[in-house]
Amino acid sequence: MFHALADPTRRRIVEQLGTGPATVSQLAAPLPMSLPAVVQHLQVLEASGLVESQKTGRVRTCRLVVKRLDTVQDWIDERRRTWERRLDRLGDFLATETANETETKEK
Amino acid sequence: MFHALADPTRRRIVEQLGTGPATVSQLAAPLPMSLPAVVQHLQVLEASGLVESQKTGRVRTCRLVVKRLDTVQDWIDERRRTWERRLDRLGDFLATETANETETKEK
DNA sequence: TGATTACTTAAGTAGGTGCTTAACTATCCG
DNA sequence: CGGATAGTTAAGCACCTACTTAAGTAATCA
Repeated sequence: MFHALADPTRRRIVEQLGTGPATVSQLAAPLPMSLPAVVQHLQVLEASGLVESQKTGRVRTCRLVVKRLDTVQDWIDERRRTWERRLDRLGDFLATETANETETKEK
Repeated sequence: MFHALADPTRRRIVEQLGTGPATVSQLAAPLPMSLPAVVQHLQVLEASGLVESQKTGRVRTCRLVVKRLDTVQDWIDERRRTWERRLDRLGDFLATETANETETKEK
């Protein structure tokens, strides 16, 4: 997933597909490269599950699988949660330290 | 950013740093590769802005820059928003179509 | 001071990535 | 049918990536 989105061209394709399904040629038109190159990018995107496609006649129509964006989102969220937990523990620790210091002083 | 997170080893390092700052050796310890290899991954992560580090004496301490995760999150969110807008437009279109059909029938 | 620790730098290498062009297949249209 | 259209397949190539080992440097410590 991250690998698939690591390439600017592939992100552009995903951005395009965000506005609705498109054929291979439609996706390739604005891109400054040959059609086979675009097809290769689409293969990477399909392998990652971010894009699905089906061929009707001689036309292949591609669409974005928005659900798959959850995979990235979930990983990010998990990092954030871990970070928050750490800050909480740190807060507790500092609070306890301060309490102990006060206690010590009072003695 | 996406490129930095595209590598499993680098994601593991980020996961580790999520639980708090760590030295280069601490990060390298659980990883099945040489120390220079880990340092190279850290350089990629620092270049992306996801990790910051400072050297005190001979020890380099690395920490996660959680704020930088926003960059990825924002991109994902933007894709979702575009998608939602598309579905709304599609809904409106279908509603209008149905209304027009009814109108036509009534005539 | 001399050994140990904690990295750093450099050079080399196998395999991967993002393209290209050329040739091909399969459909659709007049 | 025959030609245009839409995409596929294959081979090749420059560059990049993720490692490696070997040889540094710069603290810290017995």
